[in-house]
Amino acid sequence: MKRSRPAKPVSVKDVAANSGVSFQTTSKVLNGKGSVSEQTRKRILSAATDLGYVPNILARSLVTRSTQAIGLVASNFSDPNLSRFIVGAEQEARRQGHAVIIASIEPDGTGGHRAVRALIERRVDGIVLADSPAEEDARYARLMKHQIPIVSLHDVPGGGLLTVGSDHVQTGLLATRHLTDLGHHRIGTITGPHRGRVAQSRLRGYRQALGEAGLADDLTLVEESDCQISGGFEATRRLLSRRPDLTAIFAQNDTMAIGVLSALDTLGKDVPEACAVVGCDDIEMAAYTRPPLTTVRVPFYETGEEAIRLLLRMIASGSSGVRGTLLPVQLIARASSGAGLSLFRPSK
Amino acid sequence: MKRSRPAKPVSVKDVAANSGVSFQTTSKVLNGKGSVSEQTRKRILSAATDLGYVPNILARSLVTRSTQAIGLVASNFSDPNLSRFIVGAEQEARRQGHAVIIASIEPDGTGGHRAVRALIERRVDGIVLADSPAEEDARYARLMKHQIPIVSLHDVPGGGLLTVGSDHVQTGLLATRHLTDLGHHRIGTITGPHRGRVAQSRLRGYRQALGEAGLADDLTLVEESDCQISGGFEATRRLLSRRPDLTAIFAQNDTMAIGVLSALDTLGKDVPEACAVVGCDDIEMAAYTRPPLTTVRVPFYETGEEAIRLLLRMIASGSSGVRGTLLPVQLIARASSGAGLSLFRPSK
DNA sequence: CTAGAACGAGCGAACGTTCGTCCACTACAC
DNA sequence: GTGTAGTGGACGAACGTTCGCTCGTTCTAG
Repeated sequence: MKRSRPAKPVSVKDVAANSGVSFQTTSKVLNGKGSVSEQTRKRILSAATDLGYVPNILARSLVTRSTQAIGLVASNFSDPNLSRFIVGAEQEARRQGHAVIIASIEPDGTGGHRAVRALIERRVDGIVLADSPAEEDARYARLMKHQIPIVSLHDVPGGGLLTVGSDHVQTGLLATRHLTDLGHHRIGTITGPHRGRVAQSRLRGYRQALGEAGLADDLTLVEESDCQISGGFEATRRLLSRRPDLTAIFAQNDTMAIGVLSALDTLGKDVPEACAVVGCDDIEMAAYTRPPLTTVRVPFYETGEEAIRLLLRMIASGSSGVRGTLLPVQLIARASSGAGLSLFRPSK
Repeated sequence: MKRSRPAKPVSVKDVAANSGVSFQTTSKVLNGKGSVSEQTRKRILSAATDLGYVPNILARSLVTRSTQAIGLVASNFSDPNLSRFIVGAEQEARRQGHAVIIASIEPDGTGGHRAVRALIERRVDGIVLADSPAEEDARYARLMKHQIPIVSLHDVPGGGLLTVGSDHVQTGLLATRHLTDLGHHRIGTITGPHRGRVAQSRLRGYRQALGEAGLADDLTLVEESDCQISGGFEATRRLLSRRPDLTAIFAQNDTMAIGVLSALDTLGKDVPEACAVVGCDDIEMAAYTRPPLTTVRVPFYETGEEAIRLLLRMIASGSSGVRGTLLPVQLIARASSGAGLSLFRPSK
C-alpha cells in the first residue's frame, strides 16, 4: 500500500505481507518446495501475480552460490564462424536454463585476461573461451587458480583447458585431397596467421594430402594471410605473382576464399577452368558466391552447443572426468572446384 | 589458514581477518572510499592480492541496486547487420564499465517476452531490444510496467519505447534515386517482410524516389522476401518472370542482394549491363561480390554504440528527457549499378 | 486413549557487500 | 586545563533470497 516513489521492485516480503504468511513460506511456495496447504498456496500465488513479483536472481545466487550464468569470451562477434558458434552456445545454454554474459576482447587481441576477470567478478558458473589470441597469452594460466570451469575453442598455453572443436587436420586433408583427386598437381594454399593452432593443423592436413598424392611440398605454395576478405584478395595476388602456374587454391577459410574469387576475377582467371578454388568452414555465403564455393563444412553451431554441454557437465561433476570432443567435418562439393555439378563423391 | 576443501572464493572478510581490521574498513579501502591511514591501507591491499581477492559483484549489486549490466535481446546473432550492432553495443558498454547479458529469441520469432523477463530477473540496469518480431508482440507492453529503461531498434506496439536507428526512408530514397539518376525507368524492388517497419520505410523511400523522377509506382514492381540470400534469389526469379523488362533491381538489404546477383547469374543476365543492382546496409561482403555491390551504408556499429549511450543516459537520469536518435546513411557507389568506376557522385 | 507420524507454517541464520552512524583518540588553539 | 575539529576505524543494518530447524496441530495406528 505505501509504496515509495521509485517503484522499488516487489520482493518476496511484499508478497508475504499481502498474503499473511511469513516470507520464507512464500519463498517455498514460489519455488515449489516444502509442503504448504493448497489454500495458502493459491493465496500466495495470486498475490505474487497481482503484485507482479519477479524473483531476484542475484539474491538467490548469493546464497546458492550458483548464478546459472555462463561467460562467453569471444575475439570477434561479427566473424560468421564465431557467430554460429555463439548462437549454438547461447541456445543450448538457454535450453538448460543458463544466461550468457558476453565479453569481447580488444580488436588488437588483448584484454582476454580482463574479460575473464570481469566474468569471475560476476561469479559465472563457467566460461567458454572463443578467443584465438589467447593461445599466446600466458596470463590466462594465472586465472586458472580461481578454479572456475573453462571450455576453450583454442589451446591455451599452460592452461590444460578442456577444448572443443573439430578436426582441423582432417579439414585441410579433405579439402586438398579433393583437389588432388580431381587431378591438380600445383595447388597453392592461403592460410590464416601461422601462429594460430587452427592454421597449423589445416596446413598439416594440406601437406598430408600432397604427400598422399606424391606431390612435392613446396614453401612457395603457401601464403599467409589474416582471415579477412581483403587478406584473401591480396594473398591471392602475391601467391599468383610468385607461382602463376597454379591450377588450384585452397583457402583455409571461406571468408578469405571470397577474396580469392574476387582476386581471380580481377586477374581475368576463370574459376574453376583456369584455377579451382576450395574453401573451409561452409559459411552461408559459400553457396551463393560466383561460382558457388566448394568447401569443407565445419560444424560451428554444433560446436557451440557441445561447448556448453561439456561446461555444464564439468560444473555438475566438479570438473572431473569430462573429456573434450572433436566434431566431424564434411566436404561440400560445389562449382568452384569444378566438381559441383558432376557425379563426384568425396572419398570419405 | 583453515580453508575448507571446495576453495570457497575469498571474501572481504577473509581479507579483513588477514590484516586485522574490520571487514567494513577493508571494503572502504578496496573501493577507495573513506579515510584510512596509509599504513593499514597498504596492509589491506597486499593481503587482498596475496589472497587473490575478487569482489563479488552480485553482493554489491544487491545493496547498491545496480548491476552495471545491460541486457541485449536479439533476434538473430548471426545476421551480419545485427552482429555489427551488437559489437558496437558491447564495446560501448564495456567502455562504460557495463557487462552485457545476451538473450536470443526463438527462430520462429517468439520468446522475446520470456527473454525480457529473464533479464529483469537478473536485474539488468536496462535493456537494448534488437528484436524485429517484437513489433507485433503486444505482450511487451505488459513488461513495461516494470519501469526498466529500454532502448529499441524497432518500434514496439503500445510501448512508447525510445528507439535508435537510421533513417530508413532516406535509405530507400538514396538507393532508388541513384538508379533514376542513372537513367533507369523500370526499377523493381525486393523488400523484407512487409509487416516490418524497416521494410515499410525503405519502400516509402523507394516510392518517393520514383515519384520525384516522374515514374509510375506499380505494384508489380514490388516483391516481398525474407532477408535471406535464398529469399533474394527466389524473389528475383519471381520478379523477373512477372516483369522481364526491368533494367534495375533495388534489394532492400545486401544479403538479399547477394541472392539477386546469384539469380541474375543463373538467368544469364549481366550486371550491370542487363540489370543494375543496388543493395542496402553495406555489409563487408558487399565490396567483394561480383560485381562489387552498390549499396547504402547503414551505420549499424555506430547505432549499437548510440543505443548504449542513450540507455545509460536514461538510467542516469531516471528515464527522463532523453530523445531517440536517427543516424545518417550514405550511398556507396560500386560496379553493380554501373556507376562504381565512373566519376558518378550521388546527389546530396 | 495415547504415542508417534505427517503436515503446515514460522523463524533464525547466512550469503558478501555498502552505507551511515558512532566512538575513541590525537592535536590544536584558547 | 577545557572545548572543538579532525582523523581512523568499528559497528549495526540492510539488500532479497534459501535453507534447515523448530514447533504446534491433526491424523492414524496400536
